Amino acid sequence: MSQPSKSELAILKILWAEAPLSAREIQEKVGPKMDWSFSTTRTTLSRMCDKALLKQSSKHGVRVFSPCESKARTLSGVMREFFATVLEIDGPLPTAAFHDSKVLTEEEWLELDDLLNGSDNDD
Amino acid sequence: MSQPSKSELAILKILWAEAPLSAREIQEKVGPKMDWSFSTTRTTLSRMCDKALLKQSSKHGVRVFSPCESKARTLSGVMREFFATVLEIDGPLPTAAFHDSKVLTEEEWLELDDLLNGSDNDD
DNA sequence: TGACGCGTGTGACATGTGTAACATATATGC
DNA sequence: GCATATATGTTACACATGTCACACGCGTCA
Repeated sequence: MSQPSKSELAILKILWAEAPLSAREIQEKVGPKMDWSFSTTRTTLSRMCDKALLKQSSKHGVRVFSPCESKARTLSGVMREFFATVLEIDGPLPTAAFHDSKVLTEEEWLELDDLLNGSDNDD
Repeated sequence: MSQPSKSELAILKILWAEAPLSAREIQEKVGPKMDWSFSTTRTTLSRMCDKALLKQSSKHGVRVFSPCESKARTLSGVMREFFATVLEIDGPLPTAAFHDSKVLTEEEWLELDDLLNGSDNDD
């Protein structure tokens, strides 16, 4: 499972908050923020499916998208990668330091913390 | 000043520890670790100069490379970018949480902390 | 029934990055 | 002076990513 790029992360965040959503619905949320045309959103969505970051299904005859992984699992991977390459910290990470980030709830932090530092299950 | 990629960061770390170094010397250090050929190292070096991540000069008739920015300044930018896009933390960052990383000395941490959280000088 | 809107398939092009070879110049030892 | 090594200039190619347009099919509404 390859790491999401910055653009992909923007889409993932939307879908973690609410999924599944159609391309049009995603565009309405991400388009203004990222300043993307609908085409750009669709291309990114398509590539994310290729990379297995998203899965698609059909709802009322329309293609809708959902994340493959939980927010905590994806972000734990992103964070682990970052700290390993930038700060060369491979051991436990001080996740508590970021609890005031708004992107994760307390429960999600618990999951993330477990993934990063807890019992060695990093599949 | 664009952010360094993972490969570029590997070279920067070597040059922060000791600079200036020639392409050959850098290759000796980074080649085995990154599994690069000498060509690859040279290309990366050249692109880093284009991006103003490195500056070149001549020493004993040989081209040598040095970082343009201090470790603290570069890493503070990388960290700020990461926390802003991934965790959406734009305010102060808890740098103290990473002080056990080996990549920065205590003094460098102080500088980094000042850059990230101190008086608003983020040029 | 034909125009229009929307969803979707597909193609395209620029730039960045990883990775490397080929060729040429220059120095060094014999 | 010549061969060999090392340094440097140049070119190449594939894949990732950002960004978007064009065309086609299908349903709806006048």
